[in-house]
Amino acid sequence: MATLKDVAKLACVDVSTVSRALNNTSYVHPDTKARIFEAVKTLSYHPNVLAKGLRKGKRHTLGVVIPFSQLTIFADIVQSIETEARKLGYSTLLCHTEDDPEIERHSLNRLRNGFVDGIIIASTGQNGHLLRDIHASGIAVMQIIRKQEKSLSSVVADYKSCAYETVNYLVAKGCQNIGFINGNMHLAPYKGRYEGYEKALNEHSLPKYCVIANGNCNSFDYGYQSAIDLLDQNPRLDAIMAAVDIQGMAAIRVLKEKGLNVPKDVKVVSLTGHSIGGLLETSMTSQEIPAKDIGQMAVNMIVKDIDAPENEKPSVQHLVFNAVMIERESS
Amino acid sequence: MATLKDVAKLACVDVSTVSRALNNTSYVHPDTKARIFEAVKTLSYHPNVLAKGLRKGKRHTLGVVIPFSQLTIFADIVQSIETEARKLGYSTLLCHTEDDPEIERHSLNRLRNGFVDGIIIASTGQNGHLLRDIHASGIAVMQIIRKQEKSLSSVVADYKSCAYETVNYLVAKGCQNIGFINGNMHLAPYKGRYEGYEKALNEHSLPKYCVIANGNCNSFDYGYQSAIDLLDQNPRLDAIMAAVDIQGMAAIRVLKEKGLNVPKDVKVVSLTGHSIGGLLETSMTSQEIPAKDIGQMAVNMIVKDIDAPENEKPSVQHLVFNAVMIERESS
DNA sequence: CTGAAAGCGCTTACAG
DNA sequence: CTGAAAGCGCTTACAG
Repeated sequence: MATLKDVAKLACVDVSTVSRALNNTSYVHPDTKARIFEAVKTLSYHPNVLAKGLRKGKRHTLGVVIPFSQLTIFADIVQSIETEARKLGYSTLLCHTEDDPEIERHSLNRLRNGFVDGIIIASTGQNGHLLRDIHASGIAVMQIIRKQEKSLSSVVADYKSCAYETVNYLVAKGCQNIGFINGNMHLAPYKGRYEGYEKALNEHSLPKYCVIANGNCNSFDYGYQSAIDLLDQNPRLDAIMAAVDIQGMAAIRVLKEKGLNVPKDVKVVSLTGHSIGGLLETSMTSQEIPAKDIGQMAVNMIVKDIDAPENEKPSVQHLVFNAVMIERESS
Repeated sequence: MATLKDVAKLACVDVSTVSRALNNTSYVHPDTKARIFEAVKTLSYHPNVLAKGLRKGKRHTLGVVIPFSQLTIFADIVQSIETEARKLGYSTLLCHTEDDPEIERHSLNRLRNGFVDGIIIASTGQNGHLLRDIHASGIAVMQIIRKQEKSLSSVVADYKSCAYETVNYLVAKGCQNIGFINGNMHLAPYKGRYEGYEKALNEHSLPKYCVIANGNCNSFDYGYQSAIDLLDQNPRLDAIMAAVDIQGMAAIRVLKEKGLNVPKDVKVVSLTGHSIGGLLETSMTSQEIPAKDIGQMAVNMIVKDIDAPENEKPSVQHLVFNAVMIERESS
């Protein structure tokens, strides 16, 4: 690999001049400039981003820490983050934690060591101290989907309203026995959804049928088992709300196997709609979370933070998007 | 952020000693070692990976370049790559190209400039020259899923056999009019599948019903339209083979809308099975591609390449996995 | 308009 | 067992 020095030698100038010419950082005589570009071409020189980063203290790289992506809304968000980051000249370093605090800790420690300018994270909520530490050490941090730390900026959806409105919607459709497959309440989104669900049920004086995960709820198997549990609690259930799409898919599957018709016998609604809901054999009604917007905003906000001079960093901000109910066949 | 120098000062030793102690690169007196670790702790020192990389010429980072991931086998592979890479002490830099050669070129150019030690890619096939260039400049390259360049190592599945066997399987089930939704033949996997499909049809003297994409075939919409096209070509189609899962999902959807029963009237089989096939309302028979193994092997092979000294780099190798037919409800 | 020099934070022969 | 020095490939005041 050719270096600045090689180019300088070939163009018969100092490395500093080459640097200036390439970065357009001060006037360079057209003739020398031409010679330099000539040399760059013949040597097929590519600047070493490492050295650049070391010198300037900027990596132009964002760490993205999420639990998983396949078949979840995170896949949509990651894609959006990456597209937006590329537009702004940033690369993304992706880390899946599988919602394991140990893996998360490990990933964060790798990222902090000069790898990235900022970290976008949907955290387990178990490494708050570390995360605040990292932020304090000068790395920008942005929470997405899960607002686990008040002192760090976030971009999320309004999960409580989501669940609340969904109950109202189902009640308006005549449902009286509404089951709810939810996740671990240590995570803000599940807690929010639960509150919305409970509030609406109380207002309508309806009974509660709820399953709450201990561990990872983002799996077909968990959704499948939960749907069975709910039907055991009350065989006359007339609606199932699923915290996330994959649980909804599992619920539809269970209902089919039990010979129950969706939506006639039981309606199914997902509270975390993303790209898959509309593609199913029985397409699924869902509260669509604006994954693309969340990704875009997170990137824009964090880059703004990164680019701001030390003494005028933007203050902590929490952005909340509304979900949008998309009615499909399952309700 | 504390640096080596800070630690050295606090521990009253030279930076070189600190470096040696931390990296265990030569004997350091236990007492000084203790002092050093003490200092590291009180300063909460974290080595700057950038400087390390610059000095050692190693980034411990792999670039992963894929077209897209959501709802494709690439999501499974990416997860596998990342897990395996983490085990070996590598991070992964993810780039989605959306199968756009321009974006791919742009991503590759970013990656080459000192960002990564190696690149794992499912390429568009349009940047072969650049890719070989990058490889020649000393960055390891590994192709996955799509073997577009003979001169670069690859890990793929046997697409031809996949399609060939699927036709035989369907014929054995009594199918005579087998439609095939395929992708752009510039991409090796689609070409391979087509050859297998054609070969089997010829052997059975069966008619061909095939749709071939110009652009991106990895979408529900393309699958949907293709299924309709196939049924237009022959309303008595008794089987649809889909190159990838999402097309199969679309086909099932179309058949349902036309009032045709899967699998009684029309059987559906996907040639690129991944995590989703078993989770559907009508679970889908598919040729499961060993995504996990592909990811693991790709990482292991490329890291072996990276770690090998300059004069004994492993030679180009092409690894082919067999797919495994998983029979489910759709056939 | 362009050189020479210092330095980003580290590692590693070279001495002793 | 540990320092002092050079250098990885860049950028950026500082001169002139």
